[in-house]
Amino acid sequence: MPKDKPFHHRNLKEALHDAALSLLDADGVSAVTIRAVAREVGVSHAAPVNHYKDLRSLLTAIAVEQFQTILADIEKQLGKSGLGSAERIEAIPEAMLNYGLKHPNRYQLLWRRDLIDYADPVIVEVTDRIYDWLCDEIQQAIPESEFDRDTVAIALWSMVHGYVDMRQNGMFLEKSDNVTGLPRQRAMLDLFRAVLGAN
Amino acid sequence: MPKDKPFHHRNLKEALHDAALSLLDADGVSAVTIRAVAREVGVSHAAPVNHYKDLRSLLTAIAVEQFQTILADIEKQLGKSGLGSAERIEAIPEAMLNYGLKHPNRYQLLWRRDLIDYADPVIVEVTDRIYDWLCDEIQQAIPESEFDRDTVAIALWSMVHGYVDMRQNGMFLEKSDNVTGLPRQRAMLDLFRAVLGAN
DNA sequence: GGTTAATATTGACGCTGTCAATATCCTCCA
DNA sequence: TGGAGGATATTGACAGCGTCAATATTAACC
Repeated sequence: MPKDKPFHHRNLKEALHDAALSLLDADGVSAVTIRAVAREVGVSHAAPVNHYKDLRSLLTAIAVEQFQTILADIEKQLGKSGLGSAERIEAIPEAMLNYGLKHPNRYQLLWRRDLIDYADPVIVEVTDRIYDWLCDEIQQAIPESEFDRDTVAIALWSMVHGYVDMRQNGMFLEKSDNVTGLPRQRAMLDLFRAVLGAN
Repeated sequence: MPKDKPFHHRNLKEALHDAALSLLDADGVSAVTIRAVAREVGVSHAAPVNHYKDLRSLLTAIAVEQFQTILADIEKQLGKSGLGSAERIEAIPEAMLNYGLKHPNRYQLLWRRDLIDYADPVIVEVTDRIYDWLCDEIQQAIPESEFDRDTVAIALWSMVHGYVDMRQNGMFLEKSDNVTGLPRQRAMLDLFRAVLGAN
């Protein structure tokens, strides 16, 4: 240990972000407090204010980065060539499902409007973009359908989000992992595919 | 104002519950604090402990009552005679949608596992019961389907929950209210009906 | 009527977010 | 080179929170 640590951290903003993310993963949203994050980084409890004006802006910054990560995953997947129609349309639901099940605490944060600022332009941009991708793929898959594209997109995203959220709340647990040998989420997407194919 | 209020409230438990619900409706989940509720009722900050051992148990009591209300609504609706298959199967989604859109703050509380105790036997019982109703109605409507009943039930409930939750987070707002003259939620249920009818 | 259990109050503790005042250090320009 | 000013970090304070312990008041019951 350096006996006298330098007064300036030089990289505090990033360090705070990292520490907050690690606290989030470890102990959930409520564990991410200004003071806990500062402690984690080894800095005084009021130091963070120079980089994040309050807790909300720290949590928003994390949410922004996470939304961007999800979008990048989606765009990487959709950027591949040679994807079938079904694969393309399911890229987004699958990205959300995988992310949500892999990072439950992060996923939770993304939908806590009491904690993060949904007016943040990046969040608006990213969510709009994901939505637009979804609509585009739906349009490609079923150019003429009795169902409005927006309706299909909203229904599909809602289903995915609701499933992740309720599952994390302990619902469907004993019924979620298998159905006729397939994971439940696979079966749910198949079900949705039937809607699209049936028209 | 009664100059000397009685030492005992005589009905504190119920009064606390009511005050908490009213704070919840007015200012959201975070406004429901032990101390705020006690203030509201006009009692000392530690008085509630005699009736609710901590904040969690107060919030759980509220959630229990609300879940019961929703279940009662559903069972009242399903108890009617002369309902068509479509009406029956949509009774549950519609009850959840209506409740969620009408009481956003209450709905939010119901799915906050960090605040309420999902192991509460009444909560387990009510949610199981709603789930069973849903499965039963699906079974009635499509006795033989390529889709597992549980899958359909989970998908439907997930869609409804996800829609309410995301909408309350500001998603889909500009797109939610109308589609070809019909409310979006109507269109989503129609979409789901197509899945059921198509098999 | 007096004992006991139920209920309410007061005060304390450590935690939180946030602000103001102060201290330290870095950068850049004279 | 040195000094000014801005950026960054610290300390201390304040109010609000949940919760517990000690105490006070009242109700119920024998």
